[in-house]
Amino acid sequence: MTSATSRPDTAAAQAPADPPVEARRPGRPRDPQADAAILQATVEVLCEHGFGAFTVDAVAAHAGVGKATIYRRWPSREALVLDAAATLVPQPDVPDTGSVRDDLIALMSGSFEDAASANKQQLMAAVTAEAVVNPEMKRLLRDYTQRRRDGSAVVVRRAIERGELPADTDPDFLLDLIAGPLFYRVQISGRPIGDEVVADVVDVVLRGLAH
Amino acid sequence: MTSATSRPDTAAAQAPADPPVEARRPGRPRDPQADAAILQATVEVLCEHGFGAFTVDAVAAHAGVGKATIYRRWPSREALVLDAAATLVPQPDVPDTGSVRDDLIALMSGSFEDAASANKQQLMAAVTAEAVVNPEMKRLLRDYTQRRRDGSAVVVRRAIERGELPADTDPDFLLDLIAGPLFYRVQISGRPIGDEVVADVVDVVLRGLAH
Amino acid sequence: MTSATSRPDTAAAQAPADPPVEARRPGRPRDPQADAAILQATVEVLCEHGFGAFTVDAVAAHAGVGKATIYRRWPSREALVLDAAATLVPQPDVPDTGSVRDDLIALMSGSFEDAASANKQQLMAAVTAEAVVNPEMKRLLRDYTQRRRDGSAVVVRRAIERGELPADTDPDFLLDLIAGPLFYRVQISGRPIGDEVVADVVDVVLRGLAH
Amino acid sequence: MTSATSRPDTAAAQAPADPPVEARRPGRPRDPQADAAILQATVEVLCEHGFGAFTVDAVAAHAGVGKATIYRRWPSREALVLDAAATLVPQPDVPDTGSVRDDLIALMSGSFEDAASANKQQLMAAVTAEAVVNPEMKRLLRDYTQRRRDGSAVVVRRAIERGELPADTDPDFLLDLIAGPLFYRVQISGRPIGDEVVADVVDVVLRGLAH
DNA sequence: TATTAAGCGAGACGGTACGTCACGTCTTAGG
DNA sequence: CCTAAGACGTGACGTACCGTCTCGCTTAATA
Repeated sequence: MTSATSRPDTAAAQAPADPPVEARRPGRPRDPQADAAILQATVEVLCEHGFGAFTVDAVAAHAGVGKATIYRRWPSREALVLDAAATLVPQPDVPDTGSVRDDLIALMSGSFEDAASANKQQLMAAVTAEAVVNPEMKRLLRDYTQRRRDGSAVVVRRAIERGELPADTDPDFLLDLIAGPLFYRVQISGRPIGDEVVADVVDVVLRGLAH
Repeated sequence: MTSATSRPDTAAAQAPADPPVEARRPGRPRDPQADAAILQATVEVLCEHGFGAFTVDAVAAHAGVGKATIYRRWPSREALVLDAAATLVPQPDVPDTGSVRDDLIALMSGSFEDAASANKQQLMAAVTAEAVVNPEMKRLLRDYTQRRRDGSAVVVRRAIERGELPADTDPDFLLDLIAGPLFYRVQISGRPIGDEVVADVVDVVLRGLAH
Repeated sequence: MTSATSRPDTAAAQAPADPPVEARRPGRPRDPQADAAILQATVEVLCEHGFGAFTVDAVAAHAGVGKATIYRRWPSREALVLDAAATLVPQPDVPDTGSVRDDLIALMSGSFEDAASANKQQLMAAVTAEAVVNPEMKRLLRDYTQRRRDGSAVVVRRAIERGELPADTDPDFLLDLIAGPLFYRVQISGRPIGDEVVADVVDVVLRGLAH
Repeated sequence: MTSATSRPDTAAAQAPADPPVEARRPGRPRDPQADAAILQATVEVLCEHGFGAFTVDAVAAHAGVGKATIYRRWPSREALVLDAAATLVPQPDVPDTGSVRDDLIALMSGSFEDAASANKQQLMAAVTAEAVVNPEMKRLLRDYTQRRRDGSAVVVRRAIERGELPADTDPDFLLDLIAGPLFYRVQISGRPIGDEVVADVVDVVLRGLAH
């Protein structure tokens, strides 16, 4: 996810900007180091002391920053968690390897292959849980996963054109079938995810969908 | 999950009595109606006002019960949520329909078919999130899903004996492949789960696994 | 004060008692040892752990008694404290030594001479404080001090008859003048009270009142 | 009593600064209006609803203040009561009327003349009771009464110089003899204190002490 | 160079929920 | 009917965080 989605204050609500140069607002500009310090402190607090100890005060203390400096940048704890998560789980690029199998493996790798690390699990679970409850978080989470859905659509279309998949293959259903088991392993089974696991899942699903 | 796992005070793991009669403790016994009232109130509060408004005070008020009566039975909010979740998501029986397809569909139905209802989503997400952070919750959650894993093992063994699945089929991996997509739909995709979805997933996976 | 004032249940509200023999009520009689055990436990708890730790539960545990057994005998914590105080500070007898000076010294001795002991101070202060707030306690406290007032009236009357005091001497004012300084030493000054102090106060007051 | 004794956080006993300017601490300063509002609310709650209904929550609600704002200033309910008491019972000035009789009457007036009002009684009794139990409160109460003792010493010294009192008069004993009866009337007798009562007590004691 | 406007760390603010404790009452099985 | 034990509803306790609001200061761009 881009920061803009959860940090609307940064670039938004600025002067009409006649000149395309960034309309510098008067007054002292925001300390650009604070953003990074806060995000890093968020990740550290979450990973070191768990989500139960995740406190805006704790993040502020950890980052050596005032609470107001956090709330000036993020509207809520949730938005902060989400942006911290985005720091850890990068957006995938849409792959084009020539084979649907390798495309799907590439699409999944960044999101799950080392997602078993405790901190990513924490963030993913926290974001997921909050999303169920909080419509805004739900929206942000859907925005974040949209890229993967778009990737899936492209990959499937190309696979259909190459004759690797039936013409009526639903790319969203395909994504459920592949991302689902990986997500489930992380959240419920608690078993590790390596490259071979991703490949195994993709193989079973592709074989099951052919026909 | 059994209540005993998260309500350790109830029977207190004692066995001094030579006769098998349960050694009645002195004093006024706990009101058995309170247990039910508290669990029901927990579900109601979670469903009606969302997880953000889930408050022990609110549960107590809803149940017409003192807070101490809740804390006498459950050591924390989390344990309470867990037991309430166990109320909503019943343990599956191990099915034996004669075909692996119908067995798996039966195994999944109780857990997911109407899990899309907001309240179950809330509970599942909350429990999952807490489990990532809280080792005790993790253990309880694994205890809870153990039954389904046991069921999967039995179903797979019978399927192998009938020749419906390859002899080297891993029942845990099978469970990842089937429960994963359903769980993912509930938590991430947010799309509904009906009988046909469960059947579709099972069909794809079985076809993919059969050589 | 007699127990009857604060323990109205004991003898009161019993059958019309046609035969003068004590009308034995049906059922198990009250354990007479419990009364003493409770009062003693009250004193112990108050003295050992201070008034802040004075708790009905603590008294019950200390006395090896159920809480209900306490509440069956005393209507409230306050009544219990009061009766425990009465245990420590005995009612004075009306003295008749032949001289007003010795009469007054005798009247005060039991109440104050060793009242400086921490436990009596605790009880006196607690009772006094509660009395200001609680009308019932106020009444009980006045009942308790009534005996001393009665004694003062008798002593003063005899002193007037003997010509030791002016005919218009107000016995209540006399009591204020003598008991006041002693009480004040206990509660505020914190200085010890010995026999000579009582005598000094009595001497000053009697000399001051004679004309 | 000075506020500093029971509100140790306020100035925090620091003196690192070479210049005598008070070293302003960083952060938002405490709202000075809150102090007054809390003290006033304390007095109101005590007077309107009695000591039994004296609750930190009630004070907070009455003052329109959060509970934390109270606990930031006073470490306990008791300290709060003490400071509120200091609000009501002003420290006496040391009088110098030229006669020991008028000096003593003046010294007592502020403390007792209208102390019979229910609210002052409540506060005095509560403070006294707590002092017996709580050494810190005891110390604070003695600090508070120190001024009166100092006044007594000065008044007695001047009276001795003027020949109004014997040279060996003990000013503390004199204070016991005069303040004691007044205190006793307030706390035990429950009879009113007017100017004439103070004068009567002073007259008897002075006459009794003058040989 | 002086003014202005916003950001900065710090921390107080009114709230709300936490989990604990004690109240005085009620409910067991047994004496 | 009393007993010890202990659960009950109630409500205050003192703590912790929430998100907001001052403080005095710092940092640029404007005047």
